[in-house]
Amino acid sequence: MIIDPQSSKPIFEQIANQLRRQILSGVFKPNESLPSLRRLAKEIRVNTNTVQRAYDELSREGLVEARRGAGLFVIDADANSPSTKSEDRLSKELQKAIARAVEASVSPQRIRGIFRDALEVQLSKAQK
Amino acid sequence: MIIDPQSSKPIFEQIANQLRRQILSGVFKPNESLPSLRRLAKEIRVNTNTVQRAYDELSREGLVEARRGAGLFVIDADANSPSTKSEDRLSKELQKAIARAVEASVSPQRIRGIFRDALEVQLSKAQK
Amino acid sequence: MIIDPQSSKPIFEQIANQLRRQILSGVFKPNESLPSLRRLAKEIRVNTNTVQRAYDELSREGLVEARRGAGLFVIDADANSPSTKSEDRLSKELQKAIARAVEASVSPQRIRGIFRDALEVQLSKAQK
Amino acid sequence: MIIDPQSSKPIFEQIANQLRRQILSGVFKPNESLPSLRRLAKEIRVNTNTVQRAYDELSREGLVEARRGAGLFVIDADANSPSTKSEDRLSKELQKAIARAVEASVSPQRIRGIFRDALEVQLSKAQK
DNA sequence: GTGGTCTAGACCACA
DNA sequence: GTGGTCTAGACCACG
Repeated sequence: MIIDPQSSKPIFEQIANQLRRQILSGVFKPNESLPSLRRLAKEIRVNTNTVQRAYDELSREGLVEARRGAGLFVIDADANSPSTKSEDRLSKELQKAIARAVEASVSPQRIRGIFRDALEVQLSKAQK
Repeated sequence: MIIDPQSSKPIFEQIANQLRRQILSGVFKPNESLPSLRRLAKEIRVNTNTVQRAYDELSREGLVEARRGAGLFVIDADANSPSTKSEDRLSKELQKAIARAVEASVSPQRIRGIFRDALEVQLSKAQK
Repeated sequence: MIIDPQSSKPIFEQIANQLRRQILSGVFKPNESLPSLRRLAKEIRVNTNTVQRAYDELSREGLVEARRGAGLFVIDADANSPSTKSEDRLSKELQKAIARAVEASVSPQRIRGIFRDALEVQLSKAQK
Repeated sequence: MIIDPQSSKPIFEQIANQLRRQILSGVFKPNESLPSLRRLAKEIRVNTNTVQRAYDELSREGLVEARRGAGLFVIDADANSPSTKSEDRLSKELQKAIARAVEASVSPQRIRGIFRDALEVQLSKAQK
C-alpha cells in the first residue's frame, strides 16, 4: 500500500483505489478479512478517519460489508444469486422498476437513495 | 430543522433527510444556494464536519452540486420535472416489491444484495 | 423477527422494539417465558450480549421479569388489564403534548429535561 | 476513587455511586466534563465497558449527558427551569398526564418507555 | 478490539 | 468567504 501525501488525489481515495484493486484481483478472498481500521491506519500512518472514509466508499459500492464489532468482509458474490421464489420474484420486480427508472434517466445515485428510503420505510413498518 | 442528538439515527442523516425533503418539496429552488456549511453548522449547533457529511450524501444522490468557493446549488432537474414523476413511481414500485419480500421474510441483507445486482444489470444493459 | 444489521438503529433496540410490541399485542402471554437468550441469539444470528441488552431494556420497563435459572417471564399486569388502558391513554396524551412542543420548536433535549422534572415531581408527590 | 474488586457490590455500581456523590457535592461543576471513558478506565484499572456501564447509569438518572464526540457533561439544573410559554405549557401537560398514570399505578419505568416512544414518533413525524 | 459517529480545530484550493 | 480534506481524540454499539 503506497500513499503519496503530496498527490492532489485525496488520501482516502488512494487507499480505496488500491483496496478495490486488491479485492477485485482476489488478494482478499470473499467472506473474510481486510485489515482493521486502526491497524491499517497505523501501518500507513494516517488518521483512522481517513481509512474509515476509504472503507466507506467500498461499502457504498457493495464490494465489502462492515459487520459491527467484527470487521470488514468481502462480499460473497455467489451469495447474491437469487434462489428462493420470493427472492426471484423480488429480483424480477426490482429489475423492471429500475429499468423504467433508468430509461427515464433517473441517476443511479438517486435510484440508490430512493431504494434506501423505501427499504427503511418498509422495515420500520414491519417492526410494528 | 430539528436535530435530536440523543437519537440513534446519526445527526448527519437527520440533516440530510430534512434537506432532501425540503429540496424535493421546493423549499430550495433549483440553481440557488443552500445555507453554507459553517452557517448551517452554527445554526443547528453541530460541527461543520457533520453538516459536510450530510451535504456529501445529497451530492452523491445528485440532488445538489457543490461549486468550490461558491456554495451548494440545487440541481436543475427540478422539482416538477418529469424526472420527479419517475422517481415517485420508482419509489412506489420499490415500496411494494420490498414490502412483499419483507413479508416473505427475506432478510434486509439479501434485499440489498438483490437490489445491487438488479441495478448493476440494468445499468450495464443501458450502456449498450 | 426482522433484524437489519446495517440500520443506524442499534440491533438491541430493534430487538427490544419488536419484543415489546409482541408482548403488548399478546403474542407472548403473561406468566410465560420468552425464548431463551441463546436460542433467540442463535435464531437471529446476533451475539448473546446483544439479546441480553434488549432483554435488559424490557426488564427496566417492567414488561418482563427475569427469574434466575428459569427464564424471562412476561409480567402479570397483562395486556388486557386496566393498566394497558392507562398506558394507552398516557401515550396519547404525551403524543399530543409533545407534538405541540415540537411544533413550537422546543428542542428534544429540553423536552426530555422537562419530562424528567415532571416525572420526578409526580413521583415525589405520590410518595406522600 | 476507590474500587474494591472483592465487594459484592458490582464495580460499575461502586464507580457510579462515587461519581454521583462527587457530582451532587459539586466536585464536578455543571456544564463541563468528567474524565473520559478510557482515561478513567485506565486510571482505576478496569475495563472500559465497566466504566461505560457506570456512565450509563448516571445518564439514565439524568445527572449527566453524553455529547457524542465531546464527552460527558454534568447537567445544568438551572437550564431545566421552564421559562418560555411553550415549555411551561408542556410541563403542565406532562405533569397532568403523568399524575394520572401514576395514580393508575403505571410503573415509572413504563412511563419512561412510553415517553421515549412518544417522543420518537413525534420527531420522526416532524422530519417529514 | 472493531466499525461508526462526532467534535475541535487545522490547512488547502478556489472565488 | 466557500467547500474539501485531514488529524487527534472522544463516545457508542457490538463481538
